[in-house]
Amino acid sequence: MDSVAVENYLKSIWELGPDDVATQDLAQLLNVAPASATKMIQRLTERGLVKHIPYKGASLTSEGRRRALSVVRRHRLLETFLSQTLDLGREQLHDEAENLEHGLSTELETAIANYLGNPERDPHGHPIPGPNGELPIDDDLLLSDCSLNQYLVVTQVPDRDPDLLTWLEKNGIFPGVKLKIISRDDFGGGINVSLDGSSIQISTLVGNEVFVKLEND
Amino acid sequence: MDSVAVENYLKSIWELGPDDVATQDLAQLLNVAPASATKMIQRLTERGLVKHIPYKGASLTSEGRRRALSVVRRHRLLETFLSQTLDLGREQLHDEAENLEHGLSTELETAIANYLGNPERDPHGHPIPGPNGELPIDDDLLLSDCSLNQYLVVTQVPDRDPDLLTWLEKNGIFPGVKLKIISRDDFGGGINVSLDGSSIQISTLVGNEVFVKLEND
DNA sequence: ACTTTATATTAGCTCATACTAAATATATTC
DNA sequence: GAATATATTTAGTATGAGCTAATATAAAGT
Repeated sequence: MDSVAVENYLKSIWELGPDDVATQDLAQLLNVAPASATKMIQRLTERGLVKHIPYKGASLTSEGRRRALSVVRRHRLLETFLSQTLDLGREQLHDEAENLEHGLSTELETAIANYLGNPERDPHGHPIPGPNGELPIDDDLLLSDCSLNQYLVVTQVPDRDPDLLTWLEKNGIFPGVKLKIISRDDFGGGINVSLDGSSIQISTLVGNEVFVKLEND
Repeated sequence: MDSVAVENYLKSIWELGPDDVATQDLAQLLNVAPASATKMIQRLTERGLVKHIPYKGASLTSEGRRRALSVVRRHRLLETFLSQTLDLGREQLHDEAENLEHGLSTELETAIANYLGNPERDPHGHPIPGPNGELPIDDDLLLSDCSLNQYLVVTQVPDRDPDLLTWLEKNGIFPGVKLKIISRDDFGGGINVSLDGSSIQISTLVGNEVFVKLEND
């Protein structure tokens, strides 16, 4: 069994990956000093879970990736389960799942997956890896990259920042919502989208974290 | 925030208490060497969570007790929640709750308690402490101590041993079941109970772990 | 090409938690 | 009451995970 710390490092490397994950980025995401991240990267390299080129970056080996995806699977199943049973706001889910994911046994993971009907996405629209680390292909488009006036459906919103999520929610942006980019502010970098009659402005920063698909897929 | 280890020690001392908890018993329950238990008892004494009389035994201070009961509350709420949503067998609940209890935030604890309607007992019939460590009075009787031919209702079964639980379940003994002691085997130490027509034999060992109340309470 | 700056790594320390082996208390038995 | 057995504590060590400060490498700027 991997320790909580190890699971968190593997998951974070996966999230920052796939290649050349910077020590500093990893340290920042995990709220530890860079030296601690270096140390752990070395331990994980010893164990065959990480490949490390000093001064260059870290990446997961296939076994490391498998284990990282197992954590991601547990995390996303938990988010889905909590959202479905208790109804927590989408913005609370991430932190709670983060705390519980390490204590989920394989049996309970399976029981939850079955209970939920083996869902393919969590409440933020993120794909849920399969029990052996198979990640469904994810060909969603970045909202920022879409052309004007296409009919789009939101597929994924970010999960980590509760304030951002609350804002998105309040403005009607969550998985399943239909929208259309009506104009682009090339200097400010933002976009204007219309949804449900009204129209709102979205910064590039946010636009780069929201994924969509074409309406007719 | 107490570490997982600290939470487990506090809970175990509570379970073995209230007074003169032996180092060895604690060590055994937690699967660690006696020396490790002594060390931790000392650390907890430093922190004001445990009172320790060397060579005599350990017990919880009131703050230690509060924290122990917080763990117990989370444990029992989780058992109830898992049993109600997924339907796991009563014998699987304990271990799963054991793994998850340490990662349950106060908010989620409250959400679960509300979802369940603030239950007073978990699926094994164990009383669930309140949010501030209030333990409901528990005046249930030991099955072994009851007289012959009284009409009894099972209130509590043990939760730790899955095999024992499976056996009890198979023989129809679980909270809510009505039964009656029809005879006592004074040398073997067992008792014979009748329930639902049939009659079964129960060893003292088991009889000392099953609690009941009089039917008309 | 050299210097500066930014990023990474190493060195050396701390703390929590575990272990084994040895020492010491307490309890039990003759 | 001495001898033995059992339980507990102390001593010394290991490992995982973190930290700060010092050093090494890579990238960028002049």
